[in-house]
Amino acid sequence: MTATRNPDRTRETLLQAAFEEIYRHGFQAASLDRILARTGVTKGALYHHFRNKLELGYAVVDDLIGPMMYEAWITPLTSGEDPLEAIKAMLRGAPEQRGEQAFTCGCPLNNLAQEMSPLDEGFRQRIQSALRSWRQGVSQALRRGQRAGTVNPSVDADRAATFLVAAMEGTIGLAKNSQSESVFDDSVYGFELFLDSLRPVETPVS
Amino acid sequence: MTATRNPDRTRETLLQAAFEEIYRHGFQAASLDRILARTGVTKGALYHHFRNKLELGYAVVDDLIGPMMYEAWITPLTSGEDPLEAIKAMLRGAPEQRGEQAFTCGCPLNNLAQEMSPLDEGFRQRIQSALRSWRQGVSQALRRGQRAGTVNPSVDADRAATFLVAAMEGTIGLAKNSQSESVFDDSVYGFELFLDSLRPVETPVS
DNA sequence: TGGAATAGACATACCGGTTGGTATGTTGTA
DNA sequence: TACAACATACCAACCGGTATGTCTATTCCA
Repeated sequence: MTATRNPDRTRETLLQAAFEEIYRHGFQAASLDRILARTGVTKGALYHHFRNKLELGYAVVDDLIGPMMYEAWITPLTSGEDPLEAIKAMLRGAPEQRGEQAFTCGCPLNNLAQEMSPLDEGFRQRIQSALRSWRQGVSQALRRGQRAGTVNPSVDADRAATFLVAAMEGTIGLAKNSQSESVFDDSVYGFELFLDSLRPVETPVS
Repeated sequence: MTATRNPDRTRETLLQAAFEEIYRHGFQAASLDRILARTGVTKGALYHHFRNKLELGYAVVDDLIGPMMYEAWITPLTSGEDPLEAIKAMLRGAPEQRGEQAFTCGCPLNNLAQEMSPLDEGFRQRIQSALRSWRQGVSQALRRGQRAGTVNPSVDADRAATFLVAAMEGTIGLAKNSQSESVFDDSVYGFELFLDSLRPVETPVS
């Protein structure tokens, strides 16, 4: 019936458990023994699939966090003519879509970025490429908005996208510390002010 | 000449070394043995001044990081009639004033916030009160600007201040990952766009 | 004013527990 | 039968923390 050995499933199980362990404790404080205890996988199996703890961490970024973030924050912006409204919708929907975890544990990618970027070049580059994709996705959406007339054409899309990503991570990080939705909502107020300021100026057409 | 025993100086030495260790490795990965090795202080002395590692960490926030942040980001906003310009000046001056460390290691307060807020209530509350002071300082500066006519009076100062702090931390965090000033500058571009959008609307006076 | 008592300020040695990692043996499967 | 996929047992290094002893500056009293 079910195969007694299923390497793909074992690997997936390890990755998922490693993700949650890292998400809660950070990478350095993540314990391999805890991961093994929760999954029932043995240490021999873990070290069969991953060379060491670092490679396990890399795989979590490449195979889980990266795609997860892409789907949540980039895909929704790949179509539509009003990226500003789309971003607003994402902000308002974030608290509901993601669990309460988002307020207490923050953004998995940003957590790793803040912890590991200065310490390990491998982590830094992987996270950097994920963040670059994000910024590019936002930038392209802004340019599409400019072509559609929903975004002020004088705005530098690349730089504005960089600020938007920074403000996003900052907002989530601030809410994570306060552990309440109210700080998140307060920050979103300013966020929407900024988004509105990117609209085209309403010039009376001659 | 120099007193053979100087408890205040010993404590200060420990705090400073602990700050740097925590700044580089995070709190959980900070090693007491490394702190002792770099200072020449012995473990007996450390545990004479601090009950345990956690209390040492708390003291670093209370005695070092808190005041440090207050002086750098709140004091400059306590006077003057144009807070928006003052914030711009702080952003432009940050890269020079602080060393290259700011790009590689980020903001000490935010680092601790992201790592420890979900894990330890003592850290969380200390960091939260520091961030609250920051937001309040920005908010008061904005209100002063509104009274002076340099800030749009229809802006909700509290909420805008929250967003400004979030955007600040987000910008520093993003630059920390990229380890380059260009990403910082790009984000500051959007930051200044937002600050300008808080100006009073130029209505033709009747 | 001197000298003993006291307590703060360290120093040294050690501890159990946990860490990531490895060596070696066994089992299932193509 | 050969090799991937595990399982078990073990290791040295490091972790935060403690027990105990020593030194020294101050206090207190004769």
